Amino acid sequence: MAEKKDNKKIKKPLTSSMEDYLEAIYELNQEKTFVRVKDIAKKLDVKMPTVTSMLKNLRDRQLVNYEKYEFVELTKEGRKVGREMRRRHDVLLKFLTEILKIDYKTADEEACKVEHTLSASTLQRFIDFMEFIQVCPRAGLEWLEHFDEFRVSGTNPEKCLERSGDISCKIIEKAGNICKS
Amino acid sequence: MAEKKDNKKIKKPLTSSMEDYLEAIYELNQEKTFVRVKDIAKKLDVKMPTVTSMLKNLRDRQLVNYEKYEFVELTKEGRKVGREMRRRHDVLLKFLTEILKIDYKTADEEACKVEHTLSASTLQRFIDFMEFIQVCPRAGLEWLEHFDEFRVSGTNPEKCLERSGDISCKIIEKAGNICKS
DNA sequence: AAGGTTAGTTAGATATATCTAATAAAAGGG
DNA sequence: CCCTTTTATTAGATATATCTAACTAACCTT
Repeated sequence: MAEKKDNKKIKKPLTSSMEDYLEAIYELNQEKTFVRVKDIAKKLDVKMPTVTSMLKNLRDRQLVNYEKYEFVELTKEGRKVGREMRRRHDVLLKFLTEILKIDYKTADEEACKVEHTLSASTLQRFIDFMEFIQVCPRAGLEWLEHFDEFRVSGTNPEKCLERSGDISCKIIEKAGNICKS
Repeated sequence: MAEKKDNKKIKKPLTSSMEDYLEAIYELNQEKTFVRVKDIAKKLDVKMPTVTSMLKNLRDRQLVNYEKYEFVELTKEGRKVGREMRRRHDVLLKFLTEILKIDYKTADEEACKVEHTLSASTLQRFIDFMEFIQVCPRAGLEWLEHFDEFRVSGTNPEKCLERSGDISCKIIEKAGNICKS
């Protein structure tokens, strides 16, 4: 009785691809008032008919307002998704560039792929971790700068205190399960 | 003249799905000598005909030795891919559980998804970073333990030194590009 | 060795996300 | 206002990865 009824459509989860479109439209909408098929196609590097067909799909899910030959608008729900994707992208990008020191271009590309696959709670842990590094003075940004030295030289940065080291490269050890098993 | 010719097949990149199968077969092969369609299906939570059709595909790419009704074996190349996926999985799992303190089950699931999308060089940075944390005494594992306190309380762990804090939650700031733009 | 059970295959359907080629609508310039 | 260019849509094809139903091979068990 008190079941949620999703209007007429069964609520299937969004695909990565749909998320990409919503993110793209969200972005375009911040640059310019009117979003057109051509712009979306260009941003996502697909052809215009592909965009048209996805827009119909997103319209059925009530994520965009779209009538043919007219400009595209996100609905409230669609905007929410677009903004969330953007946020995820930003979190990951920041982590990859500022913590792992990956170059911007690569980091941006990888963020694009990963943003679809992490849960909200994991994303939050990335945020927490970045805050922790900034807040906890035993680490902090000045500490993180040594990571660069470490990467390049492969040894302890001079500024780090001494420490006995039977540590090195025994990172991989614990066996995890494989996917879906 | 000195071009690499990939025998007869055009070398199309592996899909995530193919990588999953190779990883699964690799894993199964370590548990038991003979890998069968049924086991793969179970591990990947798909039906047997799906496995059969993928095996044909992987055979065409010379990643598995497969004759119908017989056990499945990885070729040298297939084993290489399977092992690499497993390695990626382990690196990510370790990062997610030991650094971000994500529970094992969730971390394992997320590693499964992310392992397909990161480049080798980014993966290496994850490894470097984890080593750095262990090697650099200003951080180190004892420091990382404070992350738990931080997460839970949202404030500086007592054991961290004091530090002025206009830092807080201004993580998201820098605008990155959107996917494929 | 016959018969049933388990495992595997084939055939054919479905869904998603792409593309190209052809067509149609909208917009802009004389 | 007509014509050209730009933009968008439709129609139909392709590729991947899945599924179900039906059939077949392999394997035990007595």
